[in-house]
Amino acid sequence: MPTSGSLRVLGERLGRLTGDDPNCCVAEYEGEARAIADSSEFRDALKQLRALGDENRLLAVWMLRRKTELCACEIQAATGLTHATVSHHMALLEEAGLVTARRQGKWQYYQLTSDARGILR
Amino acid sequence: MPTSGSLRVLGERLGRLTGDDPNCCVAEYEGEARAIADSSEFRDALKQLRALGDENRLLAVWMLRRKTELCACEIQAATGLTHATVSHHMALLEEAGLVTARRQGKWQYYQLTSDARGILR
DNA sequence: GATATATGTAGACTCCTATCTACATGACAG
DNA sequence: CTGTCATGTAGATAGGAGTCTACATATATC
Repeated sequence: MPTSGSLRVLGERLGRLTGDDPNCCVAEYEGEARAIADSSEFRDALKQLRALGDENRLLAVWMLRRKTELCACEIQAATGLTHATVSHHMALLEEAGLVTARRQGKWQYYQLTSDARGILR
Repeated sequence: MPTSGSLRVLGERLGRLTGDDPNCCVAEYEGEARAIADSSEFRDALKQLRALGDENRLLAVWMLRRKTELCACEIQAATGLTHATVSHHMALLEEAGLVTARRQGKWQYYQLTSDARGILR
């Protein structure tokens, strides 16, 4: 099928846009990508996934799935980290909307949110 | 309620184990934590969440949710990264079981797995 | 076969982040 | 009210991960 250069490019482009041509690399994707990356839905999901993508934070969340709630020092015992690091991690999880915190006297208790349970299921 | 020291500790511990006492910091958590952290279920979930916790990888996955499949150079156009970095990211997503790859001629096409769709939903 | 295109691989670099130590705060016990 | 325990905050540091450049491979076109 001998077509001229520019015509072939146009054909490929049309195929891309209609979705029935496997040819590639017409670059109309930056705009769509930017729209996605700027959406709050995307930013929130990224924040949550980033928070869950750390071994010790995921461990804390994983234990919270069964325990209804845990205090900071119990999470410290489970992870073997210093209390400072645990505090940092739990603040990050709270900021991401994956846990809620409740203070009772000296102790700080954490519970999973429905968001977290939804992601892990 | 004046109880002796050791007796109070025992009481708190019992309360912890039965789950109806908010007292804290009896450290029987290391064992459970290790069991979780060693489980393949946990390792796999961690690998997937870590893979999704990067802005550009999540962007690629996000676009794949609507497009059924995209080739590497389209993902490159969307992210604005070099092809080398895109290749690295997509290999990571594939290794985590979040995308499958299909080669057709010069082009490498990626599709989401049901795992990925399940996590994002 | 020669050239161009799409992708993979290797190595180097930079920046982020997980972690620690040290100090501060707040609550409870004696 | 003084000491201890649980936690938070600040600052410093080391390791890892994301990124790039440069080179290699494979496919399609002329």
